[in-house]
Amino acid sequence: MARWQPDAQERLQHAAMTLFLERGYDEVTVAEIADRAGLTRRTYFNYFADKREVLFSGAATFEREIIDAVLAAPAAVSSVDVVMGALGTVGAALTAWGEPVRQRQRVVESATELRERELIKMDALVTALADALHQRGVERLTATLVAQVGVAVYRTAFQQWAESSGPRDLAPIMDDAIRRIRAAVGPAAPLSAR
Amino acid sequence: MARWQPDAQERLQHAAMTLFLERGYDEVTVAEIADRAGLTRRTYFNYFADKREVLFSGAATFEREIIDAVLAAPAAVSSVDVVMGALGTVGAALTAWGEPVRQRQRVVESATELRERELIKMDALVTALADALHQRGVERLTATLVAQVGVAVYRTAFQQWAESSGPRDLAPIMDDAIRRIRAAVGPAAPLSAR
DNA sequence: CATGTGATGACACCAAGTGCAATCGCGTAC
DNA sequence: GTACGCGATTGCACTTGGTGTCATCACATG
Repeated sequence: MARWQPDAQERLQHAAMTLFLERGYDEVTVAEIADRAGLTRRTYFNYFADKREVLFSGAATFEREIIDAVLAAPAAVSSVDVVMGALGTVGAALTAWGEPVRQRQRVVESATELRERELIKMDALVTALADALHQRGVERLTATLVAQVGVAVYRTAFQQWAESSGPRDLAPIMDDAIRRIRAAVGPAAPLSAR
Repeated sequence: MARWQPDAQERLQHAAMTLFLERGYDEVTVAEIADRAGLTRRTYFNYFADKREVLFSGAATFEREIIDAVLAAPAAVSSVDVVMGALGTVGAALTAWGEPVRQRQRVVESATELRERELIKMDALVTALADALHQRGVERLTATLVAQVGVAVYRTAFQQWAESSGPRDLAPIMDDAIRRIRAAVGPAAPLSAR
């Protein structure tokens, strides 16, 4: 059945995580990752576009699930509720993995390069969310803004979750965040009126 | 007065912008930038940490001015108003430069590497804004969220500005954005209630 | 004129990333 | 069983980004 060793991609991911945790992202070389996975540098780059990408292969699935949830939501639900619902559900599934997810997050936050990559994935998610909302009939501009706010809420909630320990629910943290935004943004006066 | 040619840094920036516009970011090498500025590759890296940074030297000033504006605001003003005021004022000063700013933005958006850098600068701005708000007595978490929303509003407004042409005011675009957020986020129901 | 200083440059080096061609391990058709 | 096909893996050479070290230059100042 299997030629060579199977699951080359997973082996590379696991090797990378282990090494990054052991010695820090900057101190690890792609050659070392490949070595530990029993492969070569060249093969690494057949699976991942660059050194950072080995930690972000899950992002595509993550985004797809969120967008699917948005598109599947009943038409009556408000745009904010749709976005929060999608992010909350998929986020809950993610945080259910527990410690490994927290570890990965710590690694990502330890290197600027990785934070950059994380941010652009989140930005791609914002765009995809905005498109999905637009498909539901929400005005482009409003859709973009709602998507941005939704992802901001998700990010701060996820960060709080990652900083804490033990099993903890994401939804209440997100609810708290959106309550705070509603309270802060509600009574604001327009810039023009100063 | 001057040793060598003066203004090496500005020469490098100008050379970079010219080449990026001519041939695209990816097709330009650091050596070429340095050449056109009458310097060497090594000297380039004395001024800028990497190839992307040549387009982001203004970010530090930008951030400082915004934070100063926040810290200078009267204590009575609400957190959202403070943030929007600071971003609006400094953003207006920026957009007043007109076409060169639009050009730079087009370059940044043309290369993923540059978008990543832009995003992390914006994220640093969010953190700085949150710190400044916290210093004004706003709760940490609320401060972070307000900062995120503020920067989201600024970004979408700036993007609209950059896509249009001719002199145009940023403030009304930002006002419109925040009105949309208020309308969308106001009547939302908590996740727990589903 | 000697000397210090900061900007510039030469050089060597490492790591990331890429294009291309070879090879390997297997299944399948004949 | 042999030839062939195919996809995964690899070797190799090359470009580019980025860095450490040390020399050198052009000026200012005593």
